[in-house]
Amino acid sequence: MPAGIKDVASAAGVSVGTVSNVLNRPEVVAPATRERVQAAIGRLGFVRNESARQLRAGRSRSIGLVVLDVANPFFTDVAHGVEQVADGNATMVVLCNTGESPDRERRHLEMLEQLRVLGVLITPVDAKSPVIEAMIGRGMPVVLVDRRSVRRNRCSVAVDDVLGGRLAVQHLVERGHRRIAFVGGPFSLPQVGDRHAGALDALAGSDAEDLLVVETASLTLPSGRQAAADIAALPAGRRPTAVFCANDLLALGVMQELTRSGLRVPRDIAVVGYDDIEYAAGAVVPLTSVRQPRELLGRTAADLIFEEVEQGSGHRHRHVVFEPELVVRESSALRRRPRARSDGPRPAAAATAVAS
Amino acid sequence: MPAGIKDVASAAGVSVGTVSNVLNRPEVVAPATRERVQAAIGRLGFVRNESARQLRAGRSRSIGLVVLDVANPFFTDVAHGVEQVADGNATMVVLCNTGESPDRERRHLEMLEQLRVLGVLITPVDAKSPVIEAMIGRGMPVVLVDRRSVRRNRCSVAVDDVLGGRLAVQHLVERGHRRIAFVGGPFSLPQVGDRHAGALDALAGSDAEDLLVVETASLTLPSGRQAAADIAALPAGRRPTAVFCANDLLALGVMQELTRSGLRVPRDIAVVGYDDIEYAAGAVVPLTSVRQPRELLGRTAADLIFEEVEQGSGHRHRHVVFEPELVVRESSALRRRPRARSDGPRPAAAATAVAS
DNA sequence: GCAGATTCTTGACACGTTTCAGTCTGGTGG
DNA sequence: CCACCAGACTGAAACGTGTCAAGAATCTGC
Repeated sequence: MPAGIKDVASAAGVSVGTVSNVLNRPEVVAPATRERVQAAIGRLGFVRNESARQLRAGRSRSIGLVVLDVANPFFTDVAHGVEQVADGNATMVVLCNTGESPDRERRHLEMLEQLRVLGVLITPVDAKSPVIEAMIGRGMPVVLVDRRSVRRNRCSVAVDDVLGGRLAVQHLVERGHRRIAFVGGPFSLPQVGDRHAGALDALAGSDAEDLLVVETASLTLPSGRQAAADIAALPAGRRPTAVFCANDLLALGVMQELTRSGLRVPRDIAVVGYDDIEYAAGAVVPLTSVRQPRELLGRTAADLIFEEVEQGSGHRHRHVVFEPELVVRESSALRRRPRARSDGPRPAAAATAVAS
Repeated sequence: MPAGIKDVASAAGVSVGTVSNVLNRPEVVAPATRERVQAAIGRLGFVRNESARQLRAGRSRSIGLVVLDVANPFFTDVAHGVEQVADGNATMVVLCNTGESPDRERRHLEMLEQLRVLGVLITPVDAKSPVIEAMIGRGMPVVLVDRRSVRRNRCSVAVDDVLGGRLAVQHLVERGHRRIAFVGGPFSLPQVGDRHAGALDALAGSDAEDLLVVETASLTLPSGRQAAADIAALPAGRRPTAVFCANDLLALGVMQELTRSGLRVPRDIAVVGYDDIEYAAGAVVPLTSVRQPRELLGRTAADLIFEEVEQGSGHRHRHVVFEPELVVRESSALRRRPRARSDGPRPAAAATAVAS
């Protein structure tokens, strides 16, 4: 039904080859002809058929981005970074949401492969998925996002979560806290495990008590409230004076429930979160949090994909690890002087690359 | 480079037609042959070429969803609803982000049209964009999302923002407030204008004072803080006892700054937001807000697109308007019983009330 | 064992585009 | 006047798939 290049050609009284040239290499066709063709295009409302172009070219002009949850600010920021790079390469981003379902992940990957995308950026539900493995085997460039690659046959970009956990707890120790709790779970998530490990690291060299671990079922607000209720129920002598939460949603839930229980943040209990989501700074007591270079993560992942696409088989896979950064706000202010706000300029994120 | 249907055919010792049948109508091919072909497919790692299929079929199996901001929870929920319906129709959703830039919108729409998507769901940057008009003229089904259609040549789904504004302010009036402020802007956004109009409606039949309008530059946290600073600076006698904000981000900013200024929510000033984003319930003082049926909005928009695709030219455009719903929480609690916080200490930041 | 029915397979064409080897035209230098 | 050239345009092939009419093989009933 819609007009094709052929209709344009006959309307303008030229051959299809000439129309194609007007579209792709306008400089090789005489100005008069060019105008005639362009007029016909406008008159007929001609729109190029991308499928035919791709079929002919053998590959598409798009990349796939597969994330666990589009509603998560972490991933929307990553997506934004990816988009910037894709834009610069005249490439479309096909954003897919798995909702942590392996089945949806599989279906999306199949679709992307059928679309012949140039490459796939993915935060996999399960890092050792055979579906991804098979796709790589068929020659599809893949970059792991926010996961460190277990295998050597792909690139990856990630943030050092162990370091992040260490930064958070070091900060609390420096502020004088000796009884510190870790709130997070489930421990099957690599992030939770790593941040917890970092917290232990930080305590190892100090004179603080052992880390009190409050395991949660998920990384959500309600889980945070539940954990805070448990903490508030402890006798004052055994109650921690500071809490490090595995993400900001937990921390917000913790703060809410602590306040409801009559405990003041940071005066009675200091709180540190992780992710530095937009609402962390906007909480009634602005939240100290560990910030990850999210857009940079996305940009780097996209850069790696385009690098691999260009270099082809000569490509050597790289594993980029970024360093997170602690953003200190009121929720961990000194217990003596509750109002010391340092939201100052931040150093550029540092990256260490490991080639394989 | 990748294996095609032809390679599979020769590997399995059959014709291409048979391979195609195995893929699309397995029941018409003999079990033995079918297995032989499937084995060849597995062995060669054959993946269908979606471009070729689309070219042949004349249309794709995907729809476009164009939103103003993927990071906005409103749109991620809408997208989730769209996805559900698309899933049921074996259709992909191509999610595009305009960031409110007309230029990016134009580029995305061109790309979607070239991809021959079945239809486009869009919250346009500018409701009367000629680009969209032209696209509709070429026969592309379009559904306006969160906008009421000015013209009759397309479907639309929206939420009644005037009603939402009325609900919010009616609630405040019923709670006994007589001096009420509206915080929002810019007024060029239809949402802001409609919610403001609803607020005026609600006041019209009451004995309350005129609405105090605090116009903001945007619908963000910092704008909310700024507005709250202006409000807090008013002499107590002229200061509103309740604030209705055009969205939740503004409301969170307002609450934060009011608290910082020593005014308590809801005891000194009640606050009502709009959107009921996840963090509205999670604020330290849970926010009363107007909830929109976001997923339903997305599902309905997708339903309309598929309806139009099926019915073709026999389709009659429809305009669906949903009703929002007020979710009452603590931020607008009655002024007599501020908070059942038995003997708990008061928040540090609210130690002194500003009197005049 | 045969006509006819049924089941299975084949092969060519079409989809809309890009590419490329040619053809045609008019002009230039010898 | 001829040979040559550059510039402008043409026409057909190819990309990988789905469809469909027609052919081949097998089965059914007698």
